[in-house]
Amino acid sequence: MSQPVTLHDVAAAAEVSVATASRALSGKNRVSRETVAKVQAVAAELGYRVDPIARALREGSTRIIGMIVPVIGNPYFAQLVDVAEEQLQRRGFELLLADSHGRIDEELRRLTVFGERKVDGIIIVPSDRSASAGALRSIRSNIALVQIDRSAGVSLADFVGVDNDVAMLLLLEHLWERGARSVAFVGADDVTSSGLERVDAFHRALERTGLTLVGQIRGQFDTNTGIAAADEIADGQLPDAIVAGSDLIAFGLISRLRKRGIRVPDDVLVTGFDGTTLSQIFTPSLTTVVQPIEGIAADAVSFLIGRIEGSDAPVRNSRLTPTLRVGESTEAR
Amino acid sequence: MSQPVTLHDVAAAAEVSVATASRALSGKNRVSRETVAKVQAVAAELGYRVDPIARALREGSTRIIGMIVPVIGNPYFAQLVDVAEEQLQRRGFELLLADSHGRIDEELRRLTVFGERKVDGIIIVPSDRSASAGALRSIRSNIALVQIDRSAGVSLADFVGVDNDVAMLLLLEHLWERGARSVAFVGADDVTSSGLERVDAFHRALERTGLTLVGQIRGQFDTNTGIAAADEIADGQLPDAIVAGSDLIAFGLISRLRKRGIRVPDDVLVTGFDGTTLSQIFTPSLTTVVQPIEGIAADAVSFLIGRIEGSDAPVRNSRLTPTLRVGESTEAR
DNA sequence: CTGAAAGCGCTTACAG
DNA sequence: CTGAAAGCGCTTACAG
Repeated sequence: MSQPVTLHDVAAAAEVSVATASRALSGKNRVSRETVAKVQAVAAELGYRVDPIARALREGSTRIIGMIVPVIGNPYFAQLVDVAEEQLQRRGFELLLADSHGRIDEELRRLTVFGERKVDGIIIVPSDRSASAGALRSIRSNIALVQIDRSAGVSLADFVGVDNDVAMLLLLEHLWERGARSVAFVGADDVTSSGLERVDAFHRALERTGLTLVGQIRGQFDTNTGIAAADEIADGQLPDAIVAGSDLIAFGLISRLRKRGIRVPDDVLVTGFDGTTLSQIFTPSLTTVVQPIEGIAADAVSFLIGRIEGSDAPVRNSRLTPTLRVGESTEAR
Repeated sequence: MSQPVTLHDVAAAAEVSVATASRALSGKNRVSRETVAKVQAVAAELGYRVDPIARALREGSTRIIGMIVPVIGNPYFAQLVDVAEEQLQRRGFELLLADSHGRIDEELRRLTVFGERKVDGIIIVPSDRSASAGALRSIRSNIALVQIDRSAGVSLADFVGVDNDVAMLLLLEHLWERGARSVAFVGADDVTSSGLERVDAFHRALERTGLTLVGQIRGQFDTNTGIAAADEIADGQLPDAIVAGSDLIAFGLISRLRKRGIRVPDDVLVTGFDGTTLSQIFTPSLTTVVQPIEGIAADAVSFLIGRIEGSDAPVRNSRLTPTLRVGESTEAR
């Protein structure tokens, strides 16, 4: 490809100064009608595109948004990234993606790099309910910030996520209707806010529905946690139902239960959480709570852009309502 | 956070010129021992970090690598991104990720943006076996390029992917051993290179193993293609086995076959392709060909960095050998 | 070995 | 409305 054409080239061809060319193209300064027309025509003809790096150095802003997720391999986060990217694109922002692997040190490093690269804003799924706060506070104050799915403190920055209380109530009411009276919970530990909130929400829903708790296992939001929990549960007294803190946990759970000779839903009902595409393909298809991913991403993006544009509205804590999707994993016995 | 400290601050504190400070820090120029020590000490104390944007404007290079995948929601690509990112990180590069949604126009736009942002290199999974070539040729010649998993022409840039011939031979030999004599193929269409190569490899493997072809359905590398194919196959004469072009296709296939009352492996054997984590959790666990993701990413990264460092070695076409992982989906009847 | 100067490509006060 | 100049933070010939 040929040498990129610079503003200098455009100015020369349009027979104006670079200053005027710049103003004509930006459109937000008083420039004569004819000059604007001429410069724009020349720019188009030459295929001029502003150099984002030079602009960033001069303006200190990049129109890049950084996004940090704990693990891109989790289909829920992959979907979230996908939707967020599309919405940012539409608003003229690029997405720079990084994976913290759920580790606080990596998270801090990514945040630092994003800061150095002068991103205009950051969308983050904080990896640690308390330890992430320090990392988040360390970023420069002129970088907009929004927390998504997990929080490291609602006072730190806007937050958007699912309403875990509604979710757990939907699940437990459904299980009760299907005849379950005893239930075990397999979720994530208290390191993440969603791990903590979901177990709390689960307990509140327990009280309201009258189900009996017969066991609680905590780990990560991954299939291995489900696998380990299945072994533990299979070795003890089987509950009527098991509530998993995520679809991935449910996948691991069901898979290993089956290997241990326990069938879902015949011997025990199982529910997931997230509503990933795969939950409908899985055998048995999963009864799960579907997160309103589009809405969550839309709120996060609009909060973020609002902050970038200077909004100093009070910090928001936005909880979107999920829906129940019934699958085979809780079919009546 | 306080004002970022600039090279000017460091130079002043160390009582040298910015030029000397720059040279002392870069380490690749002749500067006296003491000056280097002093500048480094001052820089460390002040917490100086070079401004990557200013450096990029000056040097024309960013130490950022762009990566474009067709769909981040596909667990295989998510794993690839994850591994590539880790390896780049270790070599001092950041990863900028974008999703082309398998569309040639989006792909071109991403490539353009990456070019403008002056990435040093691009790792791409071309979305279209022939149409992507134009887009790839349009990027500036000083940007290193490597194709991964799919190719838009081996002469365009280095390519790294799996050896589809070995893969198909492993699968068909395994099916033969398990007693299958007739087989159907469900893969992706000729738009992607892997779609084309896998069907070709499948046919070559057919000849070598002696299996009989009883049907061939082409679509995308997703679950919906598997679902649609299951309906078509269920309506006709059932083969002994079905070879799917990807794990996602196999998931959709098995799920819908089951809804149609056809059991895997009891009524028909099914194999996948990729070796995603979920293929081991799925019910039944999937017999599949495991792509050497670490190796593929490692080759791609080292080819890319080689090019960035100026290598003009002949264009490479690197095919890594996969392995067979046997699961329940082909258990002997 | 070190410093003063130029310049990467842009935007924006400052004059006119 | 337009131009000449400064400056964002850095690196690297060019002199010495």
